[in-house]
Amino acid sequence: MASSGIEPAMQRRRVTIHDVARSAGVSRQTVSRALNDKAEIDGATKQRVLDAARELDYRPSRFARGLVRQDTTSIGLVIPDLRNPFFTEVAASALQAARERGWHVVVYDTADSAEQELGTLRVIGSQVDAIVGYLSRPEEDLDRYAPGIPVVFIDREPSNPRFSSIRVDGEDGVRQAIAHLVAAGHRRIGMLDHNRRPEPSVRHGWFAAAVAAHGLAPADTPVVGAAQSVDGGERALGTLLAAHPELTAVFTFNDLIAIGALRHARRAGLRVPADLAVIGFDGLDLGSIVEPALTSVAIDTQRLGALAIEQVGRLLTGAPPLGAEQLTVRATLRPRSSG
Amino acid sequence: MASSGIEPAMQRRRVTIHDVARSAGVSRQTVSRALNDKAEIDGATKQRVLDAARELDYRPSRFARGLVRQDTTSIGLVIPDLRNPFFTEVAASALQAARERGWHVVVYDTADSAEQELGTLRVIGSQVDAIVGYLSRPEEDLDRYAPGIPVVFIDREPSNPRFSSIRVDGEDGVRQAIAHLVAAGHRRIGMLDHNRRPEPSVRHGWFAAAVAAHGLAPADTPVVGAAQSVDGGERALGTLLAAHPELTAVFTFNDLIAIGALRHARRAGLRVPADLAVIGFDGLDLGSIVEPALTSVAIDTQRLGALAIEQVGRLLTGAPPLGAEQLTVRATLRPRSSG
DNA sequence: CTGAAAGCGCTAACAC
DNA sequence: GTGTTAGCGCTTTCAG
Repeated sequence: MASSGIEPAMQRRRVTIHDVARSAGVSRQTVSRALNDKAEIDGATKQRVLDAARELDYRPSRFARGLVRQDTTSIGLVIPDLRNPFFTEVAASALQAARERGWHVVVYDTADSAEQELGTLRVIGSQVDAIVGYLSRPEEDLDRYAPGIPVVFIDREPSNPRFSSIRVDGEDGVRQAIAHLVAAGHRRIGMLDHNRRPEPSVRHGWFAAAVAAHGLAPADTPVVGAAQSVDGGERALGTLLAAHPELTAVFTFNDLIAIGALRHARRAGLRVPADLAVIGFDGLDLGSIVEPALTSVAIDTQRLGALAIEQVGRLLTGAPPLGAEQLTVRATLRPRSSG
Repeated sequence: MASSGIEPAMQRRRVTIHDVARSAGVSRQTVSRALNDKAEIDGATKQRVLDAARELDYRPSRFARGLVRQDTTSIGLVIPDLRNPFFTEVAASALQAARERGWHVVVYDTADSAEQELGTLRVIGSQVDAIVGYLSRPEEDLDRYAPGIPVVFIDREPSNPRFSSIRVDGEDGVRQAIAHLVAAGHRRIGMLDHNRRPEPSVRHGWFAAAVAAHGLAPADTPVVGAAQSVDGGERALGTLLAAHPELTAVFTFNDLIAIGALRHARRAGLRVPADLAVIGFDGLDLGSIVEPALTSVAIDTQRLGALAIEQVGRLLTGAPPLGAEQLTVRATLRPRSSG
């Protein structure tokens, strides 16, 4: 009740431990003891301090506290789009692995934008002890804004040994997917790639190698780009089939696109997999709720997130870092019903 | 190359700005200037400092830095399960709203466990300036571990005015859903509630009121509990229909459960909505990828997340907080195809 | 352009 | 039980 007359503008100055001490008529040390539940303090004194603290609306400075007892670790996790279920899974896994170690995770969603990522890099350096995630900016930006901070890329090859990286190797998985399709009689297999870069994706590279290994000609394995969304996949399959109605199967850059493809097929009256087989990439749980359930090249996101945290922990403590082989997550075919 | 012989154990002591200064033969301030891109510094000196810093693997202490220029704000966001798409959306919205203000968000996934939440509360207080999210622990726990820190609950009624809250009011939306079903001729409408607490959920309360308003008897509006997952919904609908085969429609606690119900219906050979209408709650985008697309009582998660951040910002700056009315997010029926 | 001094807010030692 | 003294590592004055 006593505080109801405070003018908002006066809130400016920070209430420090000193103010509380003065108000309670004790020393700063005693305030600290009361607030941190230390043993050596009189019950009445403690209560008085606590009351004074509440009255003044005192909040300890996390910086001052962190400075003196340097124990907390926090990791910056950079994700292009938290709403994409694949990244959600990676983030959730990383969060869990960090929690097991008692670390805090500051999450940055860069909205798939290079500018936003730069903005993140600018501020992240002074907030976290290490950085993990999907970074697309040049390494110089990291050198500039996060000098010396341990960095673990996900799914990106670093050129400088300063940076560590979790590799996603889908070559085997894609090969399995194509072998699976070929075994089922498919000879004309299209791909719905992403449409972000001028060049085809790494995943398309795996696809191209796999179809070539089965002697399929480029003319029989056309590719079109798709926006990374369900709608994007739906539109892209329309485009692809308009140009190549002879296709009997399609492999996609990711599951979201595949689900869009499924929808296009349904609306176009195509039976899946009888008229058109569809295989995605990611292996999301999401794939099991669509009809038919999506066959997909699956990545173990649990392991991916855990590995990233494990590696960053080693970098942080100076423990011997994991090698490239151990940092690789391999994809495998997860057959369901769509192909 | 010179640093290749460092023994891991020696990493213990922190490299401070002082070490860099000595190594570069300058004062600490000059190091600070070089690192922070200040104007008043000679190019050569700067380079020398930067080199020394890299050589020593120097990393500025974020605490010391934060202490002196107290500008960064960070918000603790507590989420029960990031993998549940509804919470993903809330988190993504909050992240975006925070980013617009230049704030950092530390995300805590409590895995829907009271123990994990307590663990979070224990550590969160010294890491963030304010707390937002789904908290289920008693308010005393917050008083104890996060004294004085602004707190904004989501979807929970605080008893103490110290705590702010974003209310989710689905009453109207549920009423619309039931009216929609009744208008389509349905008279026997079951509900798949959640199964977590001993008592029925608040959402069940809305359901009960809505069906009663249409004169439907409790015997015609049975309820069973479901685990909050697709599988849970699938199983629960099986249970419900086994006991009440006369039902022609079902309303569910959330979309995940509804999608499970859809799956059960499909496997049981029921046509949706002809044989059984299904209406979910949440209004997830996810609902549009299943077949038939899910009709749902939709919550504007974008607004929910933004509101939570807005309110916490007001609490933080001392600006007049939003009132209960403005802090309420109302749900509305989003008709698609399932009911 | 660079250095010296001061202090951000807190807690760990040590005194009393 | 409580107060005093020192810093934690950094950036800001302010002199030079």
